Amino acid sequence: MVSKRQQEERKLRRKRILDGALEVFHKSGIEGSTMDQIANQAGFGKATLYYYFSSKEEVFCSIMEKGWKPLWEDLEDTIHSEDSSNNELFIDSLCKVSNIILKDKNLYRFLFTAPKAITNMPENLQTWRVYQNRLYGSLRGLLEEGISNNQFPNTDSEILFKAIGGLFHGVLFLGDEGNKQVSRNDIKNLLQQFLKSNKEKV
Amino acid sequence: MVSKRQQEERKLRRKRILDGALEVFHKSGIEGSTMDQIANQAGFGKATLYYYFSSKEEVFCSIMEKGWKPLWEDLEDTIHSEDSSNNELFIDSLCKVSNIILKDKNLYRFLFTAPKAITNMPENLQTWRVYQNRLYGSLRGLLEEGISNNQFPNTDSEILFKAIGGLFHGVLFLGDEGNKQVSRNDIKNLLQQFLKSNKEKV
DNA sequence: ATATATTTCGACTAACTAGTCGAAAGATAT
DNA sequence: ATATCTTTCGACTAGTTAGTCGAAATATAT
Repeated sequence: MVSKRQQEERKLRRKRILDGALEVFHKSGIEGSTMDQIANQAGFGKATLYYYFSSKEEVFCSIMEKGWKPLWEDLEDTIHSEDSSNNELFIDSLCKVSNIILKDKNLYRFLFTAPKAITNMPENLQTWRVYQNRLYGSLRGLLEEGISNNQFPNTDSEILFKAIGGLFHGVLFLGDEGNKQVSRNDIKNLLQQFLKSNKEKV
Repeated sequence: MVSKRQQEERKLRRKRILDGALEVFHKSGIEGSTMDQIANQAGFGKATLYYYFSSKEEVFCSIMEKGWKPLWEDLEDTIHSEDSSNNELFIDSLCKVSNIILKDKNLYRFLFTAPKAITNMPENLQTWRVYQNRLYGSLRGLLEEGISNNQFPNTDSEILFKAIGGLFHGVLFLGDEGNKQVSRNDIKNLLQQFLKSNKEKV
């Protein structure tokens, strides 16, 4: 039998481990990090770490899940609301995502750059992909609808989507000084001007 | 004594190994790649690989050097020419870099994303950093001069530089379909519009 | 043809690390 | 106080891989 408090403490220890792992992953790279390092960083012995997580993959996947799931869930309502036009929704969504990201830059920088580095990860452990795909899919969908409604310029949506991704990556992940919020208008201007220039380009 | 031809064949073998390594690095990640894989991919035994390169680090560093050095050297003349204003130079430079990158996307995608993944690399092996720093430094310098001459909007140059980097990363590294050249005007439009929007943003 | 230099590689070692095991320490309940 | 359940970890194993060594194959020169 486990009391409420015990459950909570267990959760806290898991979180402590994941925080440690994120730090170690960041410092030594994913493949370069050892379970000993991670355990140590979290203040446990390695065997204890295996009491809470059954493998290095599970540690990695838990971090991904912990990022992608709430990111999608926070966005779901905004993205499914019917009371704005598509390009308004697109901007609302980007704005919301930006502000969530700014609240935990380290985690999200890892989320957006790490997965490329991972290989031989069993599909059935990659549970976060569901949320990732929903998020990207929805944004991509809004963009494409916008294009076919002539609310956005008629460019290859894949190129546009990736370019916008690159742009936001550049704008959001900067030196740790500025954690200022992003306003809806910031996004709107940035995007409108970018779309205009891209239209002329192709 | 080694004949001219022998020298050239040796160089060719080294190149064959580096090409193989790039492919393996791309497929399995840097840390996840083994020297056996790399040797195999290049069609040699592992011991032969060590006849041409003394360590995995050296293989990695040679790839970096092979990318950054010519990138800088091709750009040096453009960047130091005196016959244009700064923001024209900045655009010329970005244009030239873009077109070089488009000629060997795989190599440069690796160059721009891999180094973050590497750790514990002895400083004295990182010879490419010289060229990388010169390149970034020069571009950054042009941008800052441009800002102080009011040729560019008065924004934090670090933010601007990173955002522009992110933007170009997004625009250049796309699905392998389009290898079209980038014209000077493409860059100019893209940049001017982006700068305008950024000015309004902050 | 033979001596010499270059290139190749199979087989080995030394170091490292993911994951295990069993026992001990600590908490909880009766 | 004692039995039971949860948490911790030192020490071990098995598997992997960077890097070495010495010998064999191949090319070159005379």
